[in-house]
Amino acid sequence: MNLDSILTNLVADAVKSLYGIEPDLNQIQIQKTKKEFDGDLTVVTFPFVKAARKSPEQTGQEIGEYLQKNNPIISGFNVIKGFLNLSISQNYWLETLNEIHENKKYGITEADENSGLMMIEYSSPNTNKPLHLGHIRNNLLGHSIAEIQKANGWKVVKTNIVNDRGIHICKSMLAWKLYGNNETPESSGMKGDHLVGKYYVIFDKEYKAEIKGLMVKGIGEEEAKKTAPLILEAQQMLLAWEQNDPETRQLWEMMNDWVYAGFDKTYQQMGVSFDKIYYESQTYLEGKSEVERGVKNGAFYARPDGSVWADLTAEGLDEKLLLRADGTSVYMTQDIGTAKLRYNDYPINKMVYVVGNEQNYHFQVLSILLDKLGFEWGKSLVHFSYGMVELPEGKMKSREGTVVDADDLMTEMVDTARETSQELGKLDNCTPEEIETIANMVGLGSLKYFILKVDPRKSMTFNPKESIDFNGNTGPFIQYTHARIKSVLRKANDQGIDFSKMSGENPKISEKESYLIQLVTDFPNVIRQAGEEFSPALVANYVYDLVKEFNQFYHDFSILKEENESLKQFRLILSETIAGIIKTGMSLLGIEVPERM
RNA sequence: GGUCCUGUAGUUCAAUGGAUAGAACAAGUGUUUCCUAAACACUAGAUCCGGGUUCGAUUCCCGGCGGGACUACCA
Repeated sequence: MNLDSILTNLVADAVKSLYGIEPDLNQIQIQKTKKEFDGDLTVVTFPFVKAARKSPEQTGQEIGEYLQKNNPIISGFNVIKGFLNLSISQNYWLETLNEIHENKKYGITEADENSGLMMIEYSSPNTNKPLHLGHIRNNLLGHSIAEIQKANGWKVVKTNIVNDRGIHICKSMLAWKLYGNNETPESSGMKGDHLVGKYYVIFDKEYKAEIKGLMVKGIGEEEAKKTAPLILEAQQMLLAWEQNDPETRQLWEMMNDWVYAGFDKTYQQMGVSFDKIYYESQTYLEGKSEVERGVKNGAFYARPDGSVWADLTAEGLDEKLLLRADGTSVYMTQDIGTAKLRYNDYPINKMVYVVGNEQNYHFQVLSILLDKLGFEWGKSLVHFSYGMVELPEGKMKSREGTVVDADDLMTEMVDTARETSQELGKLDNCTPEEIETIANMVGLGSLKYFILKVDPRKSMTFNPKESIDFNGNTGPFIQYTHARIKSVLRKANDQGIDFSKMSGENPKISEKESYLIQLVTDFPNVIRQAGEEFSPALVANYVYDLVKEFNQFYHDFSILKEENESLKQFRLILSETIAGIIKTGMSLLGIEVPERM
C-alpha cells in the first residue's frame, strides 16, 4: 500500500472522528509539499471546512494534531491557510527505501495467465518510399507504449500492417519499368527502400510533366490528372496485379523485397520490432468478402455503377466508399479485413492502432463499420492518435524536398554523439567497439527522448539542431547521470563497502534525501498512469525530474568522502535505487543507458 | 460550412481544480585540491480575449479570436 492511500485513510478517520462525517475519499487530496514549505506531503483541508464549521487554519490544526497523535509515521505538521503540511518520519522513508532497493523489478507488473492480451499496431509503412521523421514518431511511440503496457501486466502483441499493394506501389513499379534500366540495390549501392522511393519521385515528376502538357493543350487540370497516360497505366497495373498477372506480381515481389530489406535495417537501428506482420496483399480480399457480406445483410449498399458504400449519415458522418466501381478495394476495406484476421489469430482483449491524427475520421468510421458488421469489439478499439511532426520551416513536404529521412537522421545523431564524445575526451580509454556502442546509445537516446518527452497528442516541432543538444531535458543528460552513479558505485565496490542493505543504526537524512525517496515511491504510479493515458511523455518527464533532483543532491554532498558509515551506506543505496529506476524508466521509452560514458 | 484537436516566457516543453504557473534552450554572472564540468548555483522573462461554475480555474462549461487535421473511387 502506498503512502498516498495510507494517508487518505488516515485523514478519512480523522475527519470522521473529529467532525462525525464520512468524507468522500475523492475529496481527500494528498500532494507533494511545495519546496518552499516545510513537510513532505500536504493535505488540502478546504473540502472539510464546511463540516468542521471552523476556519481552514483551525481545521488543519485539528486534523494535524489528530494524525500526529494517532500515527507514528507522521512526525510533525504545520498549517498554512487551507494546507496541512505533514512531515513523515525518517524511519518510514528508510524502511521504504530498503524495500524498494531489494525489489529488482520495482514498478513493473508482470503478465500472468490471467492477463489480458493487447494488440498494438504501429509503424504501418507504405512500400513505395523510405521511412521519414513522421514514421520515427510513430515507431517510437508504438514501441514505448508496448513496453509500458507490458510493465502494467498486459500481454502484448506488437503488429505491423504493411501497405504493400495499391496504386502507390504501382507508381514506383511503373517508373522503374520505364526509366529504371534494371537498376537494383546491388548495382546502385542504394538501400532498397531508398531506391524504390527514388522511382516514386520519378513517377511524380513525369506525371506532373504530362499533366502540364495536357493543360497546355487546353484540357482542364482535373481532367488532365485523370487522363494522363502514366496514371492510366498505373491503374492498369493495379488491375493486372489484382488479377494475378505473373509479370506484374514478379516485379512487385522483387521491389517489395528490396524495400523490406531496407526497412529491416531501419527498424533494427531504431530498436523496434514486431511479433507479427500483416501484409495488405494478404488481407484485402478478406475485407472485400466482409464488405460483400455487409451488402447482403443490408449494412451497406451498392450503387448502379457497382461501387459499394456505407451510409453513415445517421451517425452524423458522410457516406463512405468501401469498394470502387471496378471492384478494387480501398484503405477502409483493407482495415476491415485485417481486423478480422487478427481477431481470428489472437484472443485479443484490446486493439490499439498507433496512427497519426490525420486519420481520426478514418478510425471513427472503422469503429462504426466493424460494429455494423457485427464484430462486438468494433466499438472498443483504441486509436492512439498522435500529432504531426513539423520542422522549424513548417511542414515536411516531399515535393519541396523538406522531408527528413529516418536513416539520415539517425546516422547524423550518432555521428554527432561520437564527435562530441571525442571532443570532450570521454572515450579516450575505450575500444572502437565501445565507442560505437556508446555513440549509438547516446545519439539515438537523444533523438528518442526528444520525441517521446512531448505529449503524443500535440503536434511538435523538430529542430534538428536543438535535438542534438546534450544539455537540459535531454536523453544524454539522463544517460550521463546514470553513468556517473554507476561510476560511484563501482568505486564503492572497489573500496569494499557493503551497500547491499542497510545495517547498523539509521542515519539522519536530509529533507532533500527524503524528497528523493518520495519521488522514487512515485515510480509505480507513473507507470500505471502512463499506461492508462498512453503517454510515454509522463515517464520521460518523471525520469528527468528524478535525475535533476538527484544531480542537485549529488553536487551538494560527497558520497564516498562521507565519514558517517551508515549515512554513506544510505546514500549508496539511494544512488543505486535511483540508477535502477533510471534504467527501467528509460527502457520503457526504448532508450538504453550506458554504464559509463 | 461541418466534425475533431490545439493556444502557457523569445524558443521547445511541464503543471489529478490548489499555495508565489514549473523546467530546459537561448542571454548574462559565478563554481573545478572534489565520485565524470555532457555538471551545479544565481539573474531576467509567460497562461489568446470575454463571461460562467467554485473557497480556489492554465485546467471544467459557454461565447469569441488564432493555429492545425479531417470532411478523396490516395494509402
